[in-house]
Amino acid sequence: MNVQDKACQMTDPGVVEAARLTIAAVERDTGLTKDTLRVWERRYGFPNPSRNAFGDRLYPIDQVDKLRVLRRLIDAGHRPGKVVHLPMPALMMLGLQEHRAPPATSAQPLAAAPPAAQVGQCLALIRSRQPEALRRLLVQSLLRLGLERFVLDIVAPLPGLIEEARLRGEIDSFDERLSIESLQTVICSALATISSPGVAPTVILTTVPGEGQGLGLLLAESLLCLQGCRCLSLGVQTPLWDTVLAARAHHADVIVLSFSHALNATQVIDSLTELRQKLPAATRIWAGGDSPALRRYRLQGVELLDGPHEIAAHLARWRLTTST
Amino acid sequence: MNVQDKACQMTDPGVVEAARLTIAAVERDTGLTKDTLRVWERRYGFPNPSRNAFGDRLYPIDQVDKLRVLRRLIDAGHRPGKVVHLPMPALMMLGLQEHRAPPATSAQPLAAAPPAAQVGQCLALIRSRQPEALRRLLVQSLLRLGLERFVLDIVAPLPGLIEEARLRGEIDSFDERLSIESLQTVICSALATISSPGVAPTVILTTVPGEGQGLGLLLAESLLCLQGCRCLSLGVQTPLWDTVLAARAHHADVIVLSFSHALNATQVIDSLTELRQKLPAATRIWAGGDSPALRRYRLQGVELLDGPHEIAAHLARWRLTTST
DNA sequence: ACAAACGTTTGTCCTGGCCAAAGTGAAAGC
DNA sequence: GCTTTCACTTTGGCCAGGACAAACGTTTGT
Repeated sequence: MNVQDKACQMTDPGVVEAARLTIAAVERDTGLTKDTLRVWERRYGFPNPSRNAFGDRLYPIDQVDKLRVLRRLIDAGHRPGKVVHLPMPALMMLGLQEHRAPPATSAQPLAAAPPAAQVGQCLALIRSRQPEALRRLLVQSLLRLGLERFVLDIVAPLPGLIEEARLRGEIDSFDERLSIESLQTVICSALATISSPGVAPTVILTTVPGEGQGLGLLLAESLLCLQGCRCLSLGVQTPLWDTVLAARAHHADVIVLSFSHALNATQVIDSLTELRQKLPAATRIWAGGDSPALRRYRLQGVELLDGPHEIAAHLARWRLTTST
Repeated sequence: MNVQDKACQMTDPGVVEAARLTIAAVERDTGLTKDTLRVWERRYGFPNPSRNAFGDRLYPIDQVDKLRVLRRLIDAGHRPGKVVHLPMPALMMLGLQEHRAPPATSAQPLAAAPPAAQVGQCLALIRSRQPEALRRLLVQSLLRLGLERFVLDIVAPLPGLIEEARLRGEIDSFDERLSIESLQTVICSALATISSPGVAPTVILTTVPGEGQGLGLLLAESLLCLQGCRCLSLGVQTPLWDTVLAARAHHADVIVLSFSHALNATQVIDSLTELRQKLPAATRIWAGGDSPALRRYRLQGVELLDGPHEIAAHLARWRLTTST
């Protein structure tokens, strides 16, 4: 890589220039490692980057977009060799199918409650790009419903719906970020007002390195706090070793981890396995989130929280079985 | 890498086993790329990992610890060749020196206000591991001082002091995480109560990919909101392209970016350069945070926020020079 | 004292190969 | 018919060693 790469992007600012990204940039943007990018090129002939004067790869934007879609499909269980050569429309269709049909692990006959009217309103406000109005509506819903119902009925379903809307091209990814951020702020403020001391169990909440999505944690934290748990949040992307030491130092009974589908299956399994090994057997691990890997491979010693509504029941069970 | 690596860690759980990390784990834990790790080994003979049965590197824990320290020093401006061979104690000394003597860019004669008494109390509570008491003290300080003074006098100096305490070994890194998280929650809740509509300028707050520390953002957001700005936070690690599109779609006047020293110099400079190119010239970029790279290289078209106390003045200047 | 030219250091990218682990499908056993 | 077993294929992480731009330092010339 050299200066010329950067210089070429300066031509015609504003015009949609034929921007090309270096392999490092593609790794950042897609989450596929440099090694994987090179090996796909060798094996499948895709991606098919041009080269600059020094032989460094330069990826066209549209190929990077396709790579992003491919990555999502592969994380959802598809295999590279089967999907790399499909054209974009076919890939998009596959992606939407996944979303529509959650892999039927648990029949959800009673969970199919009619979505609250506010959820639809929220989506409309996101679509019409009114962040302030969205914030107001959320705060208002929180006050009307109370924290528990707010979290379960409004916040929990929203991220999935927002993402689906993005996949359909109805909203942009920055608007998705903006609205998720609003959700976090509102929950966070509610959380700060619960000033109960917190009793057993002591729960540590965090995500593993690579998992940057923290909304699930806040969600879990609010539900657990409402049940009187002592919650300690380490934030996202905690090095595994820190989580282990924190659990020991603060006498944690449970570690709650959240996994979005930003993380690939290997990372999910590896980090859970490693944590389970390093933590004392008495420390429970509860893993939640919408990562497909969590459902596909069940690890012993790791309990699955299949949706936020299961948290209360899980906690009750813990309190029953643990005689303090 | 194979199963044997994992299996060997299972022996003697609880005992401090001679744990060794794979190259991928070291990359995660230190932030040094695999390429860098291999090239250092080739050139300097350090690190000096053993190999498993398949020829894969296995790094001893103490070498990984040293690598972490080395990385910090290099980010602060030291050069690898000069420091790789120094023993740990010498490295630690260098590290503390950096902290003590900020590189004298701006003489700060009047900024040397006596630190608030609460700051010392906070540190004491962190040291004695009382997260609940810390939270209470923070909330109380917020109510007593008001948001602006709370942010400037309590929150702003704390991260540096906490980190220094960690470097001295007085607190653990998970307690650092825990306390930073508390700070964020408290500011966030205060922020949610400012429900003013927000007028010009429209400010987008975010961090670049790789920068996971979001406290600086909240700090800036609260100060800007207090001055009546329209703040839109995208959260941390926003892809650069999303930031650009968000700025365009929401008609942002200013982009505020925060850089901790978790990010290395190259990443700071590259992402700022790229952003500057892709954003229209009328959009201002304000960069803040304690990354040494920000002070070392000044980029044109990027304004430096040298500490949170400068934010108000900066904003006032913008409002003067921009005739709406 | 300052600038230009030259040598050194440093990290990223390249190629091409190896191999464990996960997935796949057909044959064999119940 | 249904599961289990086993060989085969796919996939991605890791390795070695080489090349080279950019950053950094040092020396030389004015």
